[in-house]
This record gives sequence, C-alpha cells and structure tokens, in this order.
Amino acid sequence: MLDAKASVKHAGCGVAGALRSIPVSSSPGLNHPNPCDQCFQSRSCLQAALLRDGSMDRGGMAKAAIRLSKGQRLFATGRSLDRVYAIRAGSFKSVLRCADGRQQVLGFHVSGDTVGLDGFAAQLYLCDAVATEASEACEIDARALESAARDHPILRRRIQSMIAQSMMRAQHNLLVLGSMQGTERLAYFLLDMSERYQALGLSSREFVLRMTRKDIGSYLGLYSETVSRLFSRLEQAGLIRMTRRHRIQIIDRAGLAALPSCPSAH
Amino acid sequence: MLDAKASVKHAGCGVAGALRSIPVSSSPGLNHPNPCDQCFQSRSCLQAALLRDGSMDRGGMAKAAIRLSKGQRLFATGRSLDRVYAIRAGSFKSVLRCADGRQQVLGFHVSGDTVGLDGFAAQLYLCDAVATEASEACEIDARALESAARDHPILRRRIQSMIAQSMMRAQHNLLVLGSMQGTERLAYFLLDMSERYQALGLSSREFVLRMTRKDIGSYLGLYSETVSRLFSRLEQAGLIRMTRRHRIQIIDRAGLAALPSCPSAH
DNA sequence: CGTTGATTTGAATATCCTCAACGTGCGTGG
DNA sequence: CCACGCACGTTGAGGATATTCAAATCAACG
Repeated sequence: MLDAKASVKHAGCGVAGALRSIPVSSSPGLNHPNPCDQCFQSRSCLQAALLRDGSMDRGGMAKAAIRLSKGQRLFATGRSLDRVYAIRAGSFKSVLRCADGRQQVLGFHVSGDTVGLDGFAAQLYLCDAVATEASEACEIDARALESAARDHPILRRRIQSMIAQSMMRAQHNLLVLGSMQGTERLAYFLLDMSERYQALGLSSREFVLRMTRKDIGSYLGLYSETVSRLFSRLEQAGLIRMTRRHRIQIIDRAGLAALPSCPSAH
Repeated sequence: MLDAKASVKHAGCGVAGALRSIPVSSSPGLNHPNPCDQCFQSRSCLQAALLRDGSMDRGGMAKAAIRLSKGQRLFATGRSLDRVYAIRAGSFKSVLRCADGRQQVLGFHVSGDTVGLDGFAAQLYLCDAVATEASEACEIDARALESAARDHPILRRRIQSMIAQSMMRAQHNLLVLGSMQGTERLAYFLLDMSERYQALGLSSREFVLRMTRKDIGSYLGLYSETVSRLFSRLEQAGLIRMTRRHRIQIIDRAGLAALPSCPSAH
C-alpha cells in the first residue's frame, strides 16, 4: 500500500508524486476545475461538500468566485482563518512576512489547488496568498467545511490529506534549501512544476512560469540574478529551452533529475 | 488578543515566543514533566487525557515510558502513526530521510515536547525521531488521544495548537534557510534553544547543546566545519562563550539578535 | 592510558552575492 | 498604432561566504 521510502523523495524522484502518495487521496487535489456529478454523489470534493451544505448552489459556482488582479492578496498573515480558497484560474504564491520586512515565498499554487489549509489547525492564516497573475478563486467557508467534514468521513480524510500535503511539502522544502545547491534546487523546482501541470492535464514538457525570477529566487533561497544565471546554464547544457522568458520547455527530464548532486549533503 | 505582526518573527525576535503566541495555548507544550492535579482536573494535557482514558494510571507514568540510548529511533519515516510521544527526559532530533541517503534535520526536541504530531493529519510519521542522548519518552496511543480529543474541546484545541506549532516552525525555518546567512542562522538557533530551555524553567543564559555540530549544520543548511567556525567567530566577538565544546553561555543576547543582517534578503 | 570519534583550524576552491550596466517586453497614453 | 516609460530580466566583474580536503587537537570511554 505504502512505500515508506517512496514517501520522501527529492528532485527528480517526483515531489508532487511523493506528496500524492499518502493514503486516502488518489487525485492531486480536492477540487475539480469543474465539479462533476460523480464527486457530487460521492461528496468527496470541496465543491460537493458546499453544494450539499447549501452555501453554494449547483450552477452558481461563479457567483462565489473572487477575481483578483496581479499582486492582490487573498488573505493576510495572522488574520483569523474564516475561509479557505479553491483556485479556479490563475496562480498564487504563499509569502511569509517578517516584522522587519523580510519575506520568504513558501510556495506556488495553481488552478485546482486549495490555499489557506496550512493554517487550519492554528485557525489563523500563516502566510499571505498573493496572485501572481489575474486569477480567480472560490471562497469556502471554514466553518461550513468543518461541519461538513464532521458528517462525511471521506471529506474529512480528504481535508486531512491536503493538510498533510502542505506539511510534507514544507518539510521537503527544508531539505531542498538545507542540502541542495542552486542548480539542483532550480531543477527540483522545474520538475515539481512540471508534475503539477501534468496533474492538471496540461503539458509536463512545456509550460509558462507565471512568477518572477525574484519570487523563484525567494522560494529557492537564491537571488534573482543567480536564478537567471542558472536558467541560462541549464539552457546551455541543453536541458531546457526558454522562449519569451517565461515559457519553459523541458528537453532532458532525466538530465535535470540527475544533476551533479551534492556528494555528502551535510 | 493576537498581534498579527508578532505571530511571525525571526532570529532575535523570539521564535519560541512567536510560536507560542497563537491563540488557545498559554503554556509552551501539552505536557508537564510531572502531571499535576490541576491539569488532571482541566483535562487539558496529554497525560491527563490518558489518565482519564485508563490507558495509563495516575502514578504509573514511568511504566509507560520508553528508555532510548543515543542514536535509537522512536519512530521511522513512512510508518503508520499509531503513537505520539511525550519526551520525559533527554533530547531528540527529527530527521527527514531521502531515498538516496540524503538527510535533513528538521528540528530538535527537548523534555516536555511532543513528537510525532506533525504526521497526525497524514496518519504517517513524516520523519525519523532519533535520540541525541540517553532519553526517555512516554508513549501516547494515537487512537486514544483522538477519541479523548473528541470528548474534550480543551484537549482538542491543545492538540490543534501543537500541530499548528509544528507547521509554523517548519515554515519559519524555511525563512531562516531561505533568507539568512550562516552567522544569522546560528544566532537564531542559539536564541531559539535559549528560549526553549527557559520555557522549561532552566537557564536561558547557559545550557548544553546535546546535538553534534553535524546535526546543527544539517538543521541550518551548513557543513559542520562552517558551524564550528561560526561558533568560534561568535565567541571571538564576545557574544557567547563555550566550555567543553557543548556548554554554551550567552553573553550578549542583544548582540546575537542584532547581527549584521542581510540587507535585502532576496 | 590509549583508542576513537568529534571538533577545530588551515588553505585552496567553488558558489553565490552584490553592484552595475544593459537589454527586453509590456502596458499606457498620446 | 506607435512611442515611451517602466518593471523585469540578463550579463559581467569583483568580493564575500561557504565548501572541500587535510591535518591537528580535544574529549569521552572503555
């Protein structure tokens, strides 16, 4: 059922895959871009739960959706968590903000992801969620979700599974920042994004990175100039190709996965 | 009630304090080294919950305690989570293990801490817990705990609060690894440990680090040689004093907190 | 009291940061 | 529609920081 070794992986071993390998959930996220009859019946996805709950009517998904332009925040660190959000279109970043102005990008989120769940236990948003392009998200009332989860074990386990994913992702990223060097971190990032786009039914070989070099840098613990240089180096090595700066084509997936890795890694 | 800015801090601002500032919990951990009548009455601590539950009798805490020698594991990554552990004596490290042998120390735990809770949502241990010295831990049955939590809102919120703490700690450490340089990371580590010992009623000014330089290095994303050099530099700067290599004395707390910080930090 | 593993220190090197200049693409408004 | 401004991205050079390999020192333990 569960391969202990497979549940913790790293660049090239498939992060998204590993995160998905915890029991319970078979699909990448709780949300379908379009809620389907099947999930409505099984009450296994967030939309279905809310439909049941009456807080959102069947055909009226769009009514509950919020539109955000680039740079707008979905929620802010420290605020009381009253809603979580299902991303319907576009993309977001999670940002941890320090009192002294320092920032750390904790993650990126695309259509189908749910954001805010990492603060579910704390009942507080643990970070800011900022749109990295014009985006659309669907509000989900946290109380309604909690009560729906109480009644429906499947939904409850799904939510648990998603919270667990954010925990595992955070811990895995600690490994990335703590024991990989720049090139490897970037490769890990690209392969991770590739897998996530694939999980969305999009191409895993070619995709557009919606975030800035600076955001990638923050996420990977590097400066934007370094990120830029590493992109160039990967391109020169024939592992990727870039067009118009944000469109990435992965040429040699295996090459990315098997970069000159740190020998001992601390 | 809650200061949003205070809930995310960094080196020198008091990590442990920040982590404690989430609502619900007033004390640093769920466990008292010695369960008291008060907490038995309020059913607000783990021991009390288990006493109530009958899985552990009042005076018999020691009977349920496990003794581990240095290097032994309390649990292993990927295993099904059936127990969490309250540390009664000694200290542990959490280690994330990669399929390729790479390791990352995720955190250190001392007496009074509870380990394993980060995997509660996943129902899997997300990391290894390894004793860094001869230690003693108290088994807590996860099912019993869950059912006790169902009946007692106070206990439930305590557990939620502890899970939230491990999430916040992981995310905060991402900021440390992602946007601080070596000296600052080490200072952050020392101040964090200092606060944690203080929370235990021990001296915050002088304490013994039970882990190796290599473990500290892994935790901070540095090599053990670098850690050693940074210790020496802090000592030469008059900020700390070291005796017998592991006993640390903090001379100038403010100086540690206000190190030449990264100007822009990505 | 000697062995062993951990720690410290040194020197050379690699990596990454920093500052600076320049190029590119995008959106705005003329 | 084009020109302009502006934010973002790329590239270069030099310097700071951390790694790597090597050797010496220290402390704990049998």
